[in-house]
Amino acid sequence: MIGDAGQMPEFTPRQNEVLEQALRLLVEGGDRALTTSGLARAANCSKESLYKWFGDRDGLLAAMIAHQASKVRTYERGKEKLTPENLREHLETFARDLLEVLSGDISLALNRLAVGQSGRDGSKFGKLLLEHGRRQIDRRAMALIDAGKRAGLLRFDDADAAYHTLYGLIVSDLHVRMLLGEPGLKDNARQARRAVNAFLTLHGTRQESGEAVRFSSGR
Amino acid sequence: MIGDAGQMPEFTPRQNEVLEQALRLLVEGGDRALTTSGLARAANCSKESLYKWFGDRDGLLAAMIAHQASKVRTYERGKEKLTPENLREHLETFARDLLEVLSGDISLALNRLAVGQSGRDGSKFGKLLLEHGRRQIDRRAMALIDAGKRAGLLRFDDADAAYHTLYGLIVSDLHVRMLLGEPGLKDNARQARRAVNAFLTLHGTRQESGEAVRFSSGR
DNA sequence: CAAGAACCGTACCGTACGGTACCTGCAAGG
DNA sequence: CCTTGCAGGTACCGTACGGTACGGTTCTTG
Repeated sequence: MIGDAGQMPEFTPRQNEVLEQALRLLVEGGDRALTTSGLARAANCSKESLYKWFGDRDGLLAAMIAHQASKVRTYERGKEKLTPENLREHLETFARDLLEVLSGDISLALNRLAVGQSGRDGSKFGKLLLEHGRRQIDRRAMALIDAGKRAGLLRFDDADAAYHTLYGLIVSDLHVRMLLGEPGLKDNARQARRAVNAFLTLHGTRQESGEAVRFSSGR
Repeated sequence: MIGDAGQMPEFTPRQNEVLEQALRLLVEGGDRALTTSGLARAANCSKESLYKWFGDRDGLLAAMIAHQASKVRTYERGKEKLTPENLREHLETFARDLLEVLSGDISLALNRLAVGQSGRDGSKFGKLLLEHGRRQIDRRAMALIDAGKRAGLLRFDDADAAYHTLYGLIVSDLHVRMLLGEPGLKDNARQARRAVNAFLTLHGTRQESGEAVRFSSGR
């Protein structure tokens, strides 16, 4: 999930080091703690270098988003044949990964930052964040449910709508609650199983897919 | 949905007027636009009065949340007998109301404010917002699906889990996207129908409930 | 009418931010 | 050796905020 992203033409190693410190400050203290002076002090660089490298504070924030996105990679899915069992497996893995990404410290901090700015900057950072942070995971999920349909294991008319159903079943209001400061789930895997069971009940082609959907589960 | 909330022991009419202006400033310009000087100017009051009434800026924000919550009321559900048809009707009405509330200007602005603060204040406003803003609508939904279960129209073990499933089907990632600055849905009613169809497929006791669930729908 | 409270408008203070300018150290290259 | 460019350190500037103080005005109350 996290690893080297191959080429990083965006920034020099020194700049990446500074961006890492910036993310640390943001995670620890919110956007008020991410000041140019504070970052210069924490990263042992000068404010002048910050402005030379990133232009202004907005440029710094955009660079932080790009830097973080460059660290997150999704598996390139193997081309194995899809069986009902490993479709379910892949869906559950996706669900667990999604929950883990959304509840990560840096993800939450960047989302809080973008949400806070979106009220006044015309949602510039919101777009950036959705673009960089979600495109990968969206495409992975779309490819998966598309393959499920081609293999005759899933049934739906609109892949986009089906994906959003899956997303809603997995996340519900958890993301917003975490953004508001609530702790995450104590068992992501359980939630992943519940969501996939429900999804297969709605869009699977085998009746017994959802046999366990009515088992109870605390949040 | 919106109406007089009976007694409002919290604040005087003059203070409510000021809070209304504060909400307007917040909606129009985000939290940076909500300054004590700006509010005093916009509301034709003095900064000294603001501090006398609300203590400090945090007290003002808390008062704004309480003020807004006092304006939102949910219907007290009538005690009519539940049929499959009007259960579906009530669920769809709930879904439409939920989408409408979440996409409201003031709701979004307050949520953005609370999210922005939650990084550094220990989620004080997040808790306040969830408490004041969601308790009403949560209880309404829980009462509804509970009645559905008692009437033999719904089946589930854990009402809380079922409610979160319903919530996820209705909202998906829409709330976060709107917080990030994306526009809302162009047709809330369509999304409400889709979500309720899916919910009844999962938890309804009649097979034909979900017959239309696979109809496509753009986002 | 007089006394007092409540409130408005404004001036003011300390602070902290974003952003700029200047100086120093240092390593590369002739 | 000297020069050139890059980056760190620091002082500085203008601005805007939260919060306080004070004089003047209106409204209530006895």
